[in-house]
Amino acid sequence: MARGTAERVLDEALTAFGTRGFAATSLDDLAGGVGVTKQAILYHFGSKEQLLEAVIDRSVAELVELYDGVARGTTTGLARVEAVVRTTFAVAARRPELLGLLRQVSRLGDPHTPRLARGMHDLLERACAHLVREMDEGRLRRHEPRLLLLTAYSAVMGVATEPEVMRAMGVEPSLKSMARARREMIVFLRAALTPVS
Amino acid sequence: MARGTAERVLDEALTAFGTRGFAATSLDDLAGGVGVTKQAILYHFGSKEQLLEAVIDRSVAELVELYDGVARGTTTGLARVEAVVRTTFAVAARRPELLGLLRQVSRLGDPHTPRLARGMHDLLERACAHLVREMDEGRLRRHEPRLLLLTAYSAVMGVATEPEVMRAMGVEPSLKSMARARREMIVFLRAALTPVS
DNA sequence: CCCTCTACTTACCAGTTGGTAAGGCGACGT
DNA sequence: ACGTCGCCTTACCAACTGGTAAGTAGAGGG
Repeated sequence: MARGTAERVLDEALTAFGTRGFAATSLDDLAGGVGVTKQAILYHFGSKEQLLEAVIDRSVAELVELYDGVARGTTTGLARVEAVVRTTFAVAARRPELLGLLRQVSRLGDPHTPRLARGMHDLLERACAHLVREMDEGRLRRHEPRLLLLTAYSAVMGVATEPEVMRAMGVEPSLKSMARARREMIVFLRAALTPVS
Repeated sequence: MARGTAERVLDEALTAFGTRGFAATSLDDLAGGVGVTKQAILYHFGSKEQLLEAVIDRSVAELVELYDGVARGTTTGLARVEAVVRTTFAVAARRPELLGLLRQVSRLGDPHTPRLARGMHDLLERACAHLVREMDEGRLRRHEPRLLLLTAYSAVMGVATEPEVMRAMGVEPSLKSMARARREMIVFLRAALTPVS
């Protein structure tokens, strides 16, 4: 019991909810994966819904910390945009379930999506403020910051987390092609964001 | 029985699978919505999986026909890109479940995603060939066509089909804000695709 | 030695799941 | 009038769902 049952349940649930989805995952599945009984999960988390909330909270905290670190560590303008994109691709490669959970939860609706949104709100506001500042100072081409963020988020998330769609396009997902997709994404964003001089 | 039970089941299943998801939808739900019993569905489609396949096939056929029409009806270069984006936003507004199904099925894996991919393959190849032609003739800035398609697909799909994410960003989804998102998306794509002269 | 608390397990439950078997019923051909 | 065919229903079923109740093994304190 090195890592504690509760922690291991959270890990297993994050993976399952983020890839197969919440409805498609049963408590018995999770329990089997961890090596305990379903009732051990219910002991720690009360219900399946509360387990999901715990998974969301932990994942949001991790993502917020990660991207705050990126924002602290990098410079301005396009360099920061690039750093965020690189980080997102890195997360997609190393912990795809984290981004998958965002996808899944954003489709679940009432109690859960707002919870996620609340958790991400401050981070997104900071990102928006940063974009506006950079545009004001002429280091980024002017776009509506929220819709720009949404567009870039969608594009990066899609490319980074939908290998099936890549395969459908005739691109076999691999480390090499992901790296290429990341490069192409940065070229694309640079083309759209470089200020017209 | 104006439209036939089977057709109405397909409609109901498309809506449910495309919004709530395949696993989260039971045959009893569908049957209740249509006003028949679950066994009537199984009579027509054999099993839940076969029903999903029928829904996928019909939706793919509809999308292929739609986008082929757009490709036939419009000109070249950016105008065609814009027409495709406009069409996608129109579909997202009028029949969100169609795009939702794509999303959902692309996460289901083995038998279903490849089936969707096969159905879309020819359309995507034609789109790729068109992009390459336009780039060769200098009407679009050069990008890797498949990754460009994937990027644009992800961006448009994300903005068009994830109102929850919009709400999380502080943009209340409405007809007006959707139109604005569409405009901003076209500006964004134009910025990235206008050839450097 | 016993009490208590944590962290589980075994036993169970009612409701729901996808799926089968058999039968009814109206239309249609003969 | 009679078969039969397409379309659907009633009646089931075993497996699984999330969740409850009760009991238990072990650690730590008094």
